[in-house]
Amino acid sequence: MTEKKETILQTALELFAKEGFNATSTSKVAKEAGVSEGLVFKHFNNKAGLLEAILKEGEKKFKLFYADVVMENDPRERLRKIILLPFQIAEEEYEFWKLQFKLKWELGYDSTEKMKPLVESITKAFDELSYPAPSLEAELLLQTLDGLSTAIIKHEVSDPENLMKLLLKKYEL
Amino acid sequence: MTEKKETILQTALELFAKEGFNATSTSKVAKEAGVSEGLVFKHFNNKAGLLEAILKEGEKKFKLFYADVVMENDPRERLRKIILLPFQIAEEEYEFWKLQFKLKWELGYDSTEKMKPLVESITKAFDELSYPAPSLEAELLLQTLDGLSTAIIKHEVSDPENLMKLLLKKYEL
DNA sequence: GCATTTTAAGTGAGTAATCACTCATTATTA
DNA sequence: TAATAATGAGTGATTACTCACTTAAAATGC
Repeated sequence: MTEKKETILQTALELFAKEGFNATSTSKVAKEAGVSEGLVFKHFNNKAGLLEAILKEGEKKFKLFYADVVMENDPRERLRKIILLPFQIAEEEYEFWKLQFKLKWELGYDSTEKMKPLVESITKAFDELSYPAPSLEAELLLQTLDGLSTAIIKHEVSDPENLMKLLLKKYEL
Repeated sequence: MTEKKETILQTALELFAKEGFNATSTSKVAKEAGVSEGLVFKHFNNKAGLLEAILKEGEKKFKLFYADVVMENDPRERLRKIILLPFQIAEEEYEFWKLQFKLKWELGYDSTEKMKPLVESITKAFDELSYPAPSLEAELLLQTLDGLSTAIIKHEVSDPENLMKLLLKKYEL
């Protein structure tokens, strides 16, 4: 990965996040990155390829993000860890996650498949804690965390700390 | 509102929802609506005006949607009603709501202002029910319902009926 | 009630700008 | 020297939008 290639990727990420994929032209990406437009196509074939590279990195980051949760053996601790996740997103990464959400809407991306291991892991945790409807509990919790995550990266949450505490309390964690 | 104007609006709604705002050209809207492209601009000035008209209708629908909740006086019943909302979205309106969510991402739209009356109404309900942290409870519930709504209109929820029941039970409703 | 004028609805060809993408050429590095 | 990185001018297609024009529907005068 050359330096310029990385610059292109980073610039595209920022612009796609700010303006959207279709609203961002390849010429703008090139200009902003201080690079010829041709180079963008040399490295990524076409505009869709550039997007794909960004999405791939997103998936990697996402998996890394929740790997610690899935690996946790103690069910209570596993639930605690996943609830903490949305509140641990670093502020300098808000743009990155915003792009991931944005693109998933723009492209009609279905993420259920990639979420499966996480869903199962949380379901199992609820099961081990003898919740009467583990899979429903898992679904509800994950949707809640999804809503919270989007609100957080949009800076729409006033008091994250106490919101987190409230949620933990609801699951007696 | 002439018949053709309405057709344009409806067609644009469908195309924007399916392909996204920036990915849908005015010529495509016109062609699909069986109308000259010029007419689109006669009625809506520019592409952004067309979008604005759609968003305005969305706001109206949204307010109508939760009007019944805000008007409810009994706090328990008010909570029950708002929890029911996501599960009452008619299937033939999924595309419409999908568009609203999509556009809010695409345009970086901030909806907090429009949600304020709803937030306050729910906060008051929790307060009246003597929850220790009413405003946090309201925020959490609304984010949960937001997450659920998006999942529902994306057809990502397997068992809405029981998910609803579970959520109601959590609030002893 | 009928003719005339004004207003609005609708058309479709045209515009400059921008789009994603190509390619022949040059600079850099292994 | 061979291969890859990088350039930048150029391509046809498409974009949002305009405009001179026609058609249809009200509004007005007699």
